[in-house]
Amino acid sequence: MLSHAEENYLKAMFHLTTMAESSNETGTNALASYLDVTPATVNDMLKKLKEKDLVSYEKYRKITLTQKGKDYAVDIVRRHRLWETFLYEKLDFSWDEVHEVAEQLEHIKSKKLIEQLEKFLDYPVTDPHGDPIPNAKGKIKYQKRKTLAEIPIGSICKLVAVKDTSASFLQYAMKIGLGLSSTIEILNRHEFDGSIEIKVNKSRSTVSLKFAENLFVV
Amino acid sequence: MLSHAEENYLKAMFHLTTMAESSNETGTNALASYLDVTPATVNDMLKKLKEKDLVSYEKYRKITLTQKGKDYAVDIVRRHRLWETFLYEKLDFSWDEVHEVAEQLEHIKSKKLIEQLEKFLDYPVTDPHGDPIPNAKGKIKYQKRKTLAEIPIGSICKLVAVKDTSASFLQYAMKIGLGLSSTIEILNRHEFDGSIEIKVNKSRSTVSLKFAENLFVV
DNA sequence: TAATAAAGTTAGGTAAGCCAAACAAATATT
DNA sequence: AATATTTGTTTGGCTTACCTAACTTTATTA
Ligand SMILES: [Mn+2]
Ligand SMILES: [Mn+2]
Ligand SMILES: [Mn+2]
Ligand SMILES: [Mn+2]
Repeated sequence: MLSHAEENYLKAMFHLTTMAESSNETGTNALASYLDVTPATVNDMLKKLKEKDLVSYEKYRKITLTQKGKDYAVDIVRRHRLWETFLYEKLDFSWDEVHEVAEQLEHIKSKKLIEQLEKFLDYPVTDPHGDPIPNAKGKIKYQKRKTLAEIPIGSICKLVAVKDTSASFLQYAMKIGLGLSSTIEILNRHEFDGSIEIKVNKSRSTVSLKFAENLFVV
Repeated sequence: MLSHAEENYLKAMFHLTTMAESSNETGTNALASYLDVTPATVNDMLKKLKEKDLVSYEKYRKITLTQKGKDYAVDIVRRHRLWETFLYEKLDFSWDEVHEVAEQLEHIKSKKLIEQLEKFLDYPVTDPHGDPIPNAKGKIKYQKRKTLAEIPIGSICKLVAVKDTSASFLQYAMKIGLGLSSTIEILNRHEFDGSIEIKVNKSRSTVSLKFAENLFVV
C-alpha cells in the first residue's frame, strides 16, 4: 500500500512517459517541475520507488516505470477519472472543478469503493475531459485523436477531449461555448500566426494555434 | 486547514466529551487509547491544538474543546456520516463496511463536495447506524434514545441506532436478523446475568446485557 | 498522612517528505 | 577537444507525527 506522495510520483511518471507518448522515459528535473518540488526531493523518492521495484533507475540515467509501476499508475488514473466522472455527473461539478477534488479522492484506499463507484456510474468509458477510463484490469481504450489545429478549412468536427485540463483553459473553452461533444466548424485559418476562425453554436470566435492544439476532435 | 491527524484528534475529543455525554472533558490517556497512539504523542498534539485555539488545556489538567474546536469537530462528523450514508445508500456497502472507508473520505477538503453530496443524498437526517447528521450550520438533532437493556419484558420496540459501530458488533447484529428499523420483542430477561431473550423477524435469540446496551430503540 | 498507583509530561529519537546549497556527471556549444 | 550549460546527486537541515524510557504531578488507598 503506497502513500499519497508515492502515488503522486507514479502518476506523474505515467503522464510524462507512457501517456505523453513521446519518449517512454523521463528525468529528475522534468518530474520535479511537473510535481512542483525540487530535484533533490525527486531523487530521494526515486530511491524509495526503485527499492519497491516500481521504477527502474540508475544514477545519472533516465528513469522508466517498471511493469509493476505502470500497472499501479494506471489504477490511480482509473480512480482519478472515475471520481471526476462522479463529480461531473452526479454532483453538478463543472468541467474545470473536477480535477482538484479528484486529486484528493484518487488516494482513497478501497477496492470495493472503486468497483462499486464504477458500477454506480454504469461503467463510463471516458471522463469529463474525454479521456479514457481504464477498466478494472488496467486496459485503456485509446482512440486516435486529431487536434483542431490539423483540421482543414470548411470541415465540421466534434470536440471529444481536451489536452489541457487546467481551470483557466477549460473556463476559456466554456466561455466561447465549447463543451464535450460541441460541433465546431472551421471557417478560416490565418497563416500568419496559425490562428483559426471557428463557429460554435452559431457564434464565431478566433482562437490561437496553441488553443486549437489543446482540443481533440473527430 | 487542518491535517488528517489534527482532524482525527478533534473528532476523538468530540466523541469522548460532547458526544459520549458524560463529562465534557477528557484526558491524555483516554485520547491515546481511543486513537491507538501513546500518551506522549497526544501530549505533543495537544500543544499544537492549543496553539491553534482548538482545545483549552493546561499542563496536568483536564482537556476540553474550545467552541472553535467543537465547530470543527462537528463538521468532521458531518462529513463522516454523509459519506457513510452515500456508501450505504448508493454503493451497496453494508452496515459494517461503511465506517472504515468513511474514515478516509471524511478528510477530503472541498466545501462544495460536501454540500453537493448532501443534496445528492436528499438531505438525510441519520447515517446508516442511526446517528444524526449535523446540518451545514453544525446543528445536530439529537433524539432521546433508550437502550434495549432498559425496555420492560413484553414490550415491542424498533431499532433506531447502534452505539458500537465496530464491524464485529454489526456483523453479529446482522446475524441475528437485526438492521435499522428492525422490530424487536422482549420475551424474557434473566436476572442472573442480565441476558435478554428477544424475537426478531419471528426468530428468537438470547443476547447479553452488553449487547443490549449497544442497541438504541424506541 | 504517607505510600502507592495512575495519569500526564519531557527528553531524545525515528521515518517520511520536503528544502537549499554545494557538488558531479552528462550533454551541448564553440 | 575544451568549455559551458544542463541535468542529476549529495549533504545537512527542517517539520509532522509518531515512538520509548525516564520522570513528575495528581489521585487513590492503606
Ligand atoms: Mn484530472
Ligand atoms: Mn480528466
Ligand atoms: Mn463511522
Ligand atoms: Mn456512523
